[in-house]
Amino acid sequence: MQGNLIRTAIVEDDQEIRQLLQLIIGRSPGFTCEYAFESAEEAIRELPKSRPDLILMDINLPGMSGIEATAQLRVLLPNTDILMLSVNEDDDSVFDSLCAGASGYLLKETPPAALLEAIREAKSGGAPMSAQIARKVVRSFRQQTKPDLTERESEILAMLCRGDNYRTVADAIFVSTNTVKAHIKNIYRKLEVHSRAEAVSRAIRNKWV
Amino acid sequence: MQGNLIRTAIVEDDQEIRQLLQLIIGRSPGFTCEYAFESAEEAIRELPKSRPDLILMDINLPGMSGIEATAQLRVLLPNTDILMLSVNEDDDSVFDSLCAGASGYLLKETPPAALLEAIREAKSGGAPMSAQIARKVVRSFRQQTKPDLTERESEILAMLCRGDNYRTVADAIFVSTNTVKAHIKNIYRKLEVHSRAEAVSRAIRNKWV
DNA sequence: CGGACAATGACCCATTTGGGGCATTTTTTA
DNA sequence: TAAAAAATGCCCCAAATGGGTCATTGTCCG
Repeated sequence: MQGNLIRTAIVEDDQEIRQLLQLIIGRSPGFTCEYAFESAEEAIRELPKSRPDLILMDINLPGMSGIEATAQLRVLLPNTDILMLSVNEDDDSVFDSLCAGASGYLLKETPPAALLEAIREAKSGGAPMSAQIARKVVRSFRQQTKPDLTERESEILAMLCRGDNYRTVADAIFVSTNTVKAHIKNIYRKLEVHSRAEAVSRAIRNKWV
Repeated sequence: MQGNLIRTAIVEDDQEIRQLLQLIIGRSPGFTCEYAFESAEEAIRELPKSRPDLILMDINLPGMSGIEATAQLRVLLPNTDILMLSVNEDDDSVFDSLCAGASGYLLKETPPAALLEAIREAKSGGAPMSAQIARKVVRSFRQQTKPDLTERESEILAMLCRGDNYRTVADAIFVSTNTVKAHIKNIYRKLEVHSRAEAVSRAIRNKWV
């Protein structure tokens, strides 16, 4: 970003929308929009040369999806923000896009002023998205209520998630391996699992550790 | 919520701020704020009786923290939204609050109009938070670039994360346990781990599965 | 005071796992 | 088309794991 100028690119297969967006952004002070592509493949081929500040990426592209393209471009252009363009609000794919590395998303019918504002917000470190998606994202953060593990058990479960074995755990908390075994047996009973992998999986997925 | 009335509660140890917030909210049309507590313990004891629509929760409370209180209240009051109150913007604890179940947060010096707007946004399914925090939340969603596992290897790694053992995996993909072993050996080599727990841990934490 | 539970530890034993090597066939890629 | 990689499979073996039972000690709560 030179000065305040935000250099953008568009990846959108619908010619009308693509040109409209390019027009809106391109003639707004403080923005340029020199790059517009109609496919993810083309964008991935060309964008690393131009290295824009921000990419508007259609989610539903023919061929490689916008989500897959986002995942790839994030690696190629680590300093470039990507905002997804979606038609419908509540799409699961919006959520997947964030996982793939998008910084936010906006609806295609977003009015010009809000569009520019979202781009500014993204480049200033924000994450423009609708209230519904924001809540969904936050919700998936919540840790589930964890079973009634004792202090010791929680401690040991955390160590199992680090990959520690009986011996290592025992040495770390100054007890015998037999004790560790006993605790782990109780953990398994409480979590209703029968293997280390299962216990670790449950613990991490539910954000208990 | 009866009609459009939003019944709020406040948990804040600073008397001045508590009363100020209560005043602002209480005399705004469409809001009530009958409950105000100066400690998490008190709130947890009293709030299940009154069941407000939304709780404003100070993050830094003496005794039980606002984060811990949030975790507990989420269980007691599943239909109540919780918004955190923080002094500083970028606090890590804000992030932890979202993990504990908060729906968003706002700064204590938020002007009255924005405060009410944030409460409305929360109750209408949103997640009011600053751009910086939103981005941080989104960023922690990103899956890391995963090592070059083959299709088969990815498939088996996912099964390990479900707790499957050699035998189960082998039966599921119609190969011998020896083959499964061979694949798992390759997975371990590529992930640079030496146990199932470690592999599962890395895979889930990095959102490869 | 007695029961419940947590933490500690031991023993036994079958099964699983991890690591090493080696070989064949198929698929992919240069 | 030749080389590389992937997928399949087998052998061996030491170490780790999971599950069972039992015992002791201390703490906490009714």
